[in-house]
Amino acid sequence: MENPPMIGKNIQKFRGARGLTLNVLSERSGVSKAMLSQIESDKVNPTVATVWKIAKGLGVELQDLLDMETQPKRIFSLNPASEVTSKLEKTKNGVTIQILSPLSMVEDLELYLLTFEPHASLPSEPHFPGTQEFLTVIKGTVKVTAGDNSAEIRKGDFLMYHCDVEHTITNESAQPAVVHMVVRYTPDRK
Amino acid sequence: MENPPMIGKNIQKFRGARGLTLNVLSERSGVSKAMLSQIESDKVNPTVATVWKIAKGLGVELQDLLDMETQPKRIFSLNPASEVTSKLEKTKNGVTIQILSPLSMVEDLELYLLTFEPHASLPSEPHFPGTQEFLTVIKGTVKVTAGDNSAEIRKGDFLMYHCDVEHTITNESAQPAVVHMVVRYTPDRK
DNA sequence: AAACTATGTTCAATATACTAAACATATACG
DNA sequence: CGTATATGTTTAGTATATTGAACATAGTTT
Repeated sequence: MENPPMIGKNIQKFRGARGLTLNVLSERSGVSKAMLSQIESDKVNPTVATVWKIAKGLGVELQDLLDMETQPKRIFSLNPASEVTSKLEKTKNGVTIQILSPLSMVEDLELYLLTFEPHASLPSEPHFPGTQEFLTVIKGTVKVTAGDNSAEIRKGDFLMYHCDVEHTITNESAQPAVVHMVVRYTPDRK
Repeated sequence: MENPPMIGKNIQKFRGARGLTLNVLSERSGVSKAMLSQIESDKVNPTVATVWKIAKGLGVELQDLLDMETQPKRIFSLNPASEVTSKLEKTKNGVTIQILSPLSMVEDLELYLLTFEPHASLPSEPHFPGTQEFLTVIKGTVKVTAGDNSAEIRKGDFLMYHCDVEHTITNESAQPAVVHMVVRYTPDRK
């Protein structure tokens, strides 16, 4: 960031996405309608406490309002050119799946970056027996269910599980979530 | 966060770590000494723009000052209890290495969370031939050198490289960095 | 000890964030 | 059409964030 963040557009975006009016957001956040209007048009330099109240009223984290436009995620390799990395990116039902690992490693070891919109879910069929998944939560909170077991993990947490059963990753919260996933296929096919 | 962030302690921590006086930070940030004093003792609710100036003066990101105490990173497993996950954590030369993967997977597939203090570096000897490392930058910017090649990657970026040569990950910036690392040993020992 | 320097705190003045109420504009409704 | 409702903007007043200067305190120097 070269300049102080202009958060007006961010707030407007979240408020619009939720279909909230200034009056409603004012009630929910405890910030006056007039102030909201001025902040959204960047006419004032709001206080941290005020922006925090607005974030709570919108159901997002303070960070989400302060972030400038998110930088594009880049994929690099120091390996010989033969091993090309992929830039595939699919979005389905509010879940964006970005494949980090090269195509040559498919069904061996795969790395993904998963971005969940609020209340988005990613269900998966059982994989080959012995397959495992390793999750590291980068942002937000998600709930993971694999067979009969489930766990709720949040930013910074790590979770591993066998995924040769039906398994689902769900973002039950009203805030976006980002998860790093490693899939390891049939590790012990000795 | 249940309450608006109290950022006084955070600023004091960074300022102390850099050995800066209020006067010096005032000059660097363009925020008056009086204001800095009051913010550090949480007597006022500073403006976002003001906190941003202070962050720039300290050479950190706005986020670093707003973060409350970072939650402890937890490690979970949905697998049978036989597969125990580790909680090992080593700090050396400003780099904290947290092993995420269980000990049973050592020298097969290993997952780490690396936290770099400003200007900290993690050099490594060559691993077995064919070994590869996969990095995803979670926070900040790091420079990776493997043999003759090198690249600078930032938050959100992904990088893979063969690490059967000497390789180093360095945080050259004045801000902390966090990197997710996957090490895959000898993938093609067919 | 007195005088000087360096650091952080408080004070009085000013700029501005923030609020409640009035205003503008549009759409629905009789 | 006129009235009512719903939305966002502007206005005037108040609370407070911010500042330069004075103050307090401790450590050094002579």
